[in-house]
Amino acid sequence: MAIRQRRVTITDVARHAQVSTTAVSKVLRDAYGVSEAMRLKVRAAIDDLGYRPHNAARAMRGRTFTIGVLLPHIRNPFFADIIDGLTDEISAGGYQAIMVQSGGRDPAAERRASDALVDRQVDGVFWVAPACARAQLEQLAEDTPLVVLGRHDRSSRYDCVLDDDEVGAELAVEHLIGLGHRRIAHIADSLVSRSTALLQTIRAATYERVMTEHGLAGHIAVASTSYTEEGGYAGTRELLSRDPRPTAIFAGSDQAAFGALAAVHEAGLTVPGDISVAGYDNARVTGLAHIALTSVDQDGALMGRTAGRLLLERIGGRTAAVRFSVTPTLVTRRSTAPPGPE
Amino acid sequence: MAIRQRRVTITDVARHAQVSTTAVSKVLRDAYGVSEAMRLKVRAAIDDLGYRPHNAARAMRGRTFTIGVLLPHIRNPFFADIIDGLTDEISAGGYQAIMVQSGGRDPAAERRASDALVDRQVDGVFWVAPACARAQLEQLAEDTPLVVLGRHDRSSRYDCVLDDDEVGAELAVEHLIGLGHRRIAHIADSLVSRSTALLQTIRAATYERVMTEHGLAGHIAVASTSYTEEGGYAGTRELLSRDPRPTAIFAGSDQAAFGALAAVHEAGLTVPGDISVAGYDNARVTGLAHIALTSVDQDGALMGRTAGRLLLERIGGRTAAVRFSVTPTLVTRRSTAPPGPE
DNA sequence: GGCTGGATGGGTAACGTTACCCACTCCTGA
DNA sequence: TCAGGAGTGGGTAACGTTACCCATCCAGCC
Repeated sequence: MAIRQRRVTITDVARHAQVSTTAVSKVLRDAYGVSEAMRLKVRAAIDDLGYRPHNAARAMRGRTFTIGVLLPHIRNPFFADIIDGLTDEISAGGYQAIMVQSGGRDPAAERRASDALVDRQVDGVFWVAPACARAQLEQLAEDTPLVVLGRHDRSSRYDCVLDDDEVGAELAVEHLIGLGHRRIAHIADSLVSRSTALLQTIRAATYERVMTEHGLAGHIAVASTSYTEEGGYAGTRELLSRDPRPTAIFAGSDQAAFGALAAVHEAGLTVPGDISVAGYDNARVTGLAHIALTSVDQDGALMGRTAGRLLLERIGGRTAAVRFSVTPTLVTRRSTAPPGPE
Repeated sequence: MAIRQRRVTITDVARHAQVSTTAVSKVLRDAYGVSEAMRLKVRAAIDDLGYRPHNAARAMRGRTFTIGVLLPHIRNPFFADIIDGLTDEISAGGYQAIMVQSGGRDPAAERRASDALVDRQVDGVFWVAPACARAQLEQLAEDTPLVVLGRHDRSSRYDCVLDDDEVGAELAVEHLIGLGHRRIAHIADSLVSRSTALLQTIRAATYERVMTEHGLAGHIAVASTSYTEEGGYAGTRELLSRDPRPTAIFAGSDQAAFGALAAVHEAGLTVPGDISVAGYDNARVTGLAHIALTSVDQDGALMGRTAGRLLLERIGGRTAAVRFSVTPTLVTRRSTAPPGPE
């Protein structure tokens, strides 16, 4: 390894500005008790020396100005929308987001990822779609400001940002029914078994409820795989092999819908001629003309921005729990149409 | 903020195991000079107390067991393949990857992102597709083990992982020419102006070279936008407005190709009937049947794994620079076909 | 018997920053 | 005139870990 030249420290800055390290620290943190003259003098010294605070040292005593983000996986394009919003919101305050993949399905891996952030002393955690037990979230929230995205359980310890998945799923299923479909299948995530608070569970349950309410209980068909392209693909293959096969598929996520489109196509069927497909998330790619997927929109950027704001508030001292719910809308595109004649 | 209960520290472990903190530290680091009995005793105490090392404190003295990953943006699905490979490789050694978005185009933002990792005292940096000046990389490499993905400049200070973009671009363009196309356009990234070592530059230059070699210099048509969906979309709209319009488009990345497909579709043209489209990266989505994009494959997972291995080696003490080059292959799918009759 | 050296364990001073206190100077109002 | 407080600056002890060094023990050898 190359020889590391010594970093410029707060002591160097203090010496150069002819003040105490305490004074420099105060300027850095915008703390109370600093005159304008002092501020200018210190800032000048910082610029002169090219000083940057050493984050690890900060972490030993106070803040790190770091937000930890836990994502199941970066492959999901919808997460990119969310992160854009988050970054927007927190970067003004000098905060930096660091992202870690949680894996999403393996509880041990998920726990390791969350520990990794805590051990790195982040000031707050933004956890997207956690699959763990609620108790684990509560426990984490005791140590660190926490905002959770996409879970419906209520907690007094952390904030929740979510879309109303019941409304969203209803929109999608009602849309398909409205087009005249009866054999509407659903691609679910097998994590539904873990908790009723998971968005996956709610979307699946709502699908069944709406079907039942329209007298279509007999046509309920669920492939329980995962909210990924592979999951959508495998689930759709399974659904297509049933007899009679469905005329429409409501995939629980856009990624799964992508896999569904592929499977339909591969089976020599057309969308929406033979099968209509609807997704959920309205990630930006789904709007592209060659894909044109009907999807439930839940403004990821807004959710990300809100999560950022809530985290900053919590870091600032708020303890009361907040719940921010977005009402989704349906964006109709070319992947859904009335069923063909039988 | 909730009252944080004091963390379990190395001192607690030492007291519980009735040994010194030094001994515990040695066990944690697998350092020399620890008997088997000591090891067992300390491990038992660690388990009893549920101790986890405090990373920030570690960072003050030694390693953090953290690899910092700089990505232009998480939206690019190809990066997911790379990260999967990296994670695979480093997690065995107890390392954790943390990701930061570099923005990719704004030099100041990119610099901030790289600083953020250095300030967080990562043991090594894996920088995907940096757009900054080579000097900045060299400087970073002086302080921190560095592996760069996707740049062609040689350095004695850091390792490079790349695919042979000249071969890749050649494969794509030759393929289109072989199909009978003459008016083949290219969607480039406007960053090409910054350095001849950027993969964008090489792909664009190779396109022009191959066209020229086949006597098609007069048909060279480049839309210089960016390697994103928006870029591909805007670039393609521009290309389609030319007269005569191209019969094939070689997009410099799959994401750009996605945008291109959308624009072609929106113009009421078909792929590959009216226009053939080829991409680059062969991210997993491109293989899905409803997309079926012809693309240049460069085994992202292998590149990620290799990057991880090289970083661990560097952290372990290697100083000689390594250059790992993957030879790309062409994966032909339904988005390319011979041109229609004029 | 004394010397050497490997194996093992521990003591201690950093690492760079901030929280917590205290000191000093003015100014205000009784 | 003086107490009290606001405004400003600094001294110092942590935070949890590890690098570096030293102490001890014991086997093996001259």
